[in-house]
Amino acid sequence: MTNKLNLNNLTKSEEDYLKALFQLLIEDGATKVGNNQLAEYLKVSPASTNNMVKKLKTKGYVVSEKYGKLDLTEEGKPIAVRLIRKHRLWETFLCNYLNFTWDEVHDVAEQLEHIKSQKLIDELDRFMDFPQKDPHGEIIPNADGEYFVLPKITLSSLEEGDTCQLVAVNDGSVTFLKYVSEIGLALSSEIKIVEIREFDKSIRIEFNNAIETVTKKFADNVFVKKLV
Amino acid sequence: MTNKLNLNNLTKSEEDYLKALFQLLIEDGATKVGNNQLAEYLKVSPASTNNMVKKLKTKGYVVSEKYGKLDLTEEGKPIAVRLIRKHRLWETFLCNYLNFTWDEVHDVAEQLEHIKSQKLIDELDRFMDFPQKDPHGEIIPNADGEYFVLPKITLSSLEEGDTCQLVAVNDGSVTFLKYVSEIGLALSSEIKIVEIREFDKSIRIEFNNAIETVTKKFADNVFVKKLV
DNA sequence: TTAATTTGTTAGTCATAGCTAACTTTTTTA
DNA sequence: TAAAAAAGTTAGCTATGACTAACAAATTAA
Ligand SMILES: [Mn+2]
Ligand SMILES: [Mn+2]
Ligand SMILES: [Mn+2]
Ligand SMILES: [Mn+2]
Repeated sequence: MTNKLNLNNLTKSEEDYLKALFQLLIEDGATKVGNNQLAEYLKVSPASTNNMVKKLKTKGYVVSEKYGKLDLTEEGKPIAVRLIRKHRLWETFLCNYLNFTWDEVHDVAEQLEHIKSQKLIDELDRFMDFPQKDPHGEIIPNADGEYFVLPKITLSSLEEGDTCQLVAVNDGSVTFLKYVSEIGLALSSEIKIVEIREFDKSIRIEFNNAIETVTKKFADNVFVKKLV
Repeated sequence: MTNKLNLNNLTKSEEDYLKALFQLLIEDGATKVGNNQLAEYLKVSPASTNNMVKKLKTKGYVVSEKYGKLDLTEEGKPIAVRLIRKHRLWETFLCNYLNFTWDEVHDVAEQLEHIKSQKLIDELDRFMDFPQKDPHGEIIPNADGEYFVLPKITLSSLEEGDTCQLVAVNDGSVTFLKYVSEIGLALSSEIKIVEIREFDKSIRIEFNNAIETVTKKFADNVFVKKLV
């Protein structure tokens, strides 16, 4: 009913702010998101964010009280979800058809997600036979805008003796992703926590019949499903 | 030797101006291109063009004397060719893999041609097995930046009794392209000029064992190869 | 419960890339 | 060859989206 034809006449910047706010609100599971937090996430100044938030409020995509926290409206959310859908579909295309590695796709997808064409993205989805997950293990929102959050259990949250399966990785850092590949980890890898060292919280893990030591920082960026 | 690694840090606008100038100079076979001509082609004001030309001159991509005609430098040309390559490869991808019709691809390709990733375009080329022509019959420049101009003989330039083959169409207008398809013409169609009416230069053509009458304006946008 | 710190806002600046209006130079036409 | 027309330039304006510096409000710590 309230589903008015979305003209999609938002700028790249407006789209990026909406997506970032959504990711802080939903993905990273923050209860409240402040202006400066959003600024830091987007690597712009608090003044720039304040300015854009004002604009997005008048357009009806964001709500907040003066000096208060930010939230997306019911009009703002689907815009963010569509961007995430586009981003993840392009990443999948680049990996599965154009020989990109998972550390190469994010930056190009950041550009491609802003291409304006409904048909383009729907056809890309069909062409790839409606993939469910992107190269980093994240769930791709479907054409209806349904968004499912992958439970984000980090490798660092497990205890000695636990066994788990790698379900996703944080796709933000190229060096991190290269590192993950280099030591032989990939989606679906089975990992056992051998030991957590008290001194520096470094973790000895076993996978592929080999043992590696990783830092807590590394383990914070690896998402797993605990096995029984 | 002078082939310094091109950082490709041009804006979308700068790219569009260089491409437009190239198309006026090379494709449309104009001997000289003026400021206002470029402005009209890009649908911006002469003042805007003057401004951008100034910028592109200081960057070394364009040359001109005050009140004189515009030309591209040896640094400017390959940038334009790369854009045309990207544009036509994307159009081909959209048509051949994503179920776009030839009247739907141009606008989306205008956006996609500005995506910055050398790997993306080279891999797209490889994925499609190095296509030679785009959906409108235009030659796609190769990865080495070699540009071949298709001889632009218009259907309107032929005489009564001549026979020809459709090799390309002007891709600028959606309604024109739809019209071409609707009457049953396509790349490689064989066409015979049955009659050219003196009164309004309208042309009766025969193809697929049927006869159609088209205007001179229509025939100006159809490019052919004359058959013996 | 006051002071310090953090968070958010405002004002003013800059770059890019459009625009119109006015002006100058060049070219064409009478 | 002088006037008119066309082409090119300049000045000054606008919008977007960055920035810094200064300030105000809210939160946290002393
Ligand atoms: Mn990504
Ligand atoms: Mn983006
Ligand atoms: Mn085109
Ligand atoms: Mn373009």
